[in-house]
Amino acid sequence: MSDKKFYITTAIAYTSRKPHIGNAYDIVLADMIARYKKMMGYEVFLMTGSDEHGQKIEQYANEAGITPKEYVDNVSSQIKDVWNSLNTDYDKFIRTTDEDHVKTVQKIFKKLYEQGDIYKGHYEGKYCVPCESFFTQSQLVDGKCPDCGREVTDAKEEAYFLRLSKYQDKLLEHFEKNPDFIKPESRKNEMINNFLKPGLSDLCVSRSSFTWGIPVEFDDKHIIYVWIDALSNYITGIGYDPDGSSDKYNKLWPADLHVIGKDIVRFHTIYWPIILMALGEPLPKQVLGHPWVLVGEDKMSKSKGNVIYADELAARFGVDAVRYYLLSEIPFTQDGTITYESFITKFNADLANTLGNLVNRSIAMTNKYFGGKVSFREANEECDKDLIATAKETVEKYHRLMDEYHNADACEVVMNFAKRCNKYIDETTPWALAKDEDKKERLEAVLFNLLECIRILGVLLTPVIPASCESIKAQLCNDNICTDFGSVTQYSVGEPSPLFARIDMQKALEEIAADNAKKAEEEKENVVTLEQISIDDFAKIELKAAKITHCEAIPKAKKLLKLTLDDGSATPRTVASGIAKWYSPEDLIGHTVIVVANLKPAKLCGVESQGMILAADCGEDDVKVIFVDDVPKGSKIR
RNA sequence: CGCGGGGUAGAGCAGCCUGGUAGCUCGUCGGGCUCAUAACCCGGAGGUCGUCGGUUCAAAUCCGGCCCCCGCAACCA
Repeated sequence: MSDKKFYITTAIAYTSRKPHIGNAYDIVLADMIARYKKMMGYEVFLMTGSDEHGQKIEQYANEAGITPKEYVDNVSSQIKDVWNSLNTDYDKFIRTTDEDHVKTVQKIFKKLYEQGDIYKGHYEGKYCVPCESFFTQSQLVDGKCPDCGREVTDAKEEAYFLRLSKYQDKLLEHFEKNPDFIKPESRKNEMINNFLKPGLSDLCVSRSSFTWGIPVEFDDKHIIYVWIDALSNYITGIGYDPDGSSDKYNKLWPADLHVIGKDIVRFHTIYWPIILMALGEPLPKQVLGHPWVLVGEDKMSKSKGNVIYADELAARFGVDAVRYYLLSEIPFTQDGTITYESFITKFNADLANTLGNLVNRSIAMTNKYFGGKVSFREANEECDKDLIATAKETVEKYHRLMDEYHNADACEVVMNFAKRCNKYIDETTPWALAKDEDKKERLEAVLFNLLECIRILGVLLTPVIPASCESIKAQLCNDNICTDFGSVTQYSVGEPSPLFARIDMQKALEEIAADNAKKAEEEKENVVTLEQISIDDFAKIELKAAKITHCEAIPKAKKLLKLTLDDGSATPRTVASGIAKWYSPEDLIGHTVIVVANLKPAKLCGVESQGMILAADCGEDDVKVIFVDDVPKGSKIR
């Protein structure tokens, strides 16, 4: 058994903010697989962690007025709290700010540089000054900036590059020789067709425009950009060292499975393997790119106000409710959705009604009719045979599906078995048997069969809902984990206790709505207090009435309209405004609006916006521009 | 033509690769049962499979055009 090792990792979570339930899907899925593999006799090592460098974090920390390290310490511990609230049993939590990780990454970078896989070059291209962006020759439109259409200039920026092109053929060969390298298969085709076949260009692996990252040891103007830093965690976390790795590393590497979201498949199946090839290390055996968890139709985002947090859900409904939802409801290749309604529906139908009630009624009857003690009895009626056959089939299907990580289908198969058990109770009517002393043996056989099936259900569901399965074991007073029907021959069960209390949908939704309202209220109050400003501060804002003379959509932008304003001065003023969803150009021309006149200009989708017009948020998804048509253009507003 | 995913009963999905009776869950309606968490079991109603055309004896399924929705990328100043 001991040589059957299984090293599994999740993507490391980015420490820009507290992870929502979609981010947590990664760890729950990986934890389930890890528990399953353990059950199958593997020695499992599960690693997760947090990705803590980057410009965005530097920026957020600045805004919060703390150091980047303080910022990531805080978010990283939030991530751990969420992971722990989901009963995830990981073996190591790596942080990319860990000292040993930092050191090893520097060594890796140096090694690759010294052997020529990383070279110092120039980020050469055409540069558009107003857009602050580099473009390649092929990206240009008529030789001009594809965003704003202005002239571009030649520009150079010093940077380090990884020679991807050198390993391209080798990687393609690896894909062909290992058809299971990427799962699901559709993602593999995407990688080959979109990236490998057209040819890889070398990857820029350093930055000099910000500082929150691991410094290049031999060139302190540069920091190591995300790729080599974050991806290397999978080996630095288990003791890889270019100068000689630990025993642990030698035992665990290559990883058996990287569990990641579909959005980062490219990095894990192209950049990461090439880094490993360059290091002369074997490649991970498999990469699983799972879909996303959406709220209704949308991606979760704070600005949409539709974020659901896993730990809050777990606190309200229980850990296993959350785990079960994620693992049974999210499809294998397609994005899944979560709403409170669907969550509660699934919970009540599967966990409370089908499974929980089955366990409860079976154990209650065993106590009621036999004082909790029943032994195996021969049972050969049609329904007995069918029940036992279903048990066997379920176990087989379950393994086939779980081995392929089709956990949602596996859950369905197991629940169907639980339904079969409920049906068996109806078919055998134990309460009727109990009334006839002659049928005592038949009754015992029926209850024994039920308990044995429940035991198997508990074993099968352990990777998915571990805590509840512990409870099943405790109620059965039996912890045998063999999935063969009949491997236990007698039971002496304990008192029944409900596994999952039914949720009153309406009540729960009202509570959630009330809580959310309260939270929103608190945030509002916070904002109000925070934003108290003096009259002098207000005086810094120059507001003017301006008449809209022209207005057009910006073709490249979905949300933006380009407005030309006459604010009474000689020069027309151009403003881009994100109101295309609610207004068309005709609705606006001729109206007078209020413009923030001294706002620093910015380019949006290539348009320079010189100010901002005032509009009101009138609800979830409704915005109204404030018209002041009676006010003469150019009037000062205060 | 930037890339990708999708449009199948009131809702959410499977089926499409390998054409041939359209399936599952929730909801709904009717019935049964009373051991159990108002739960469990049985039955019914409800779909011209986005649209137009093509291939075929036969199309949800294969091919082409079109419409719509959703993500990613650029963007709510």
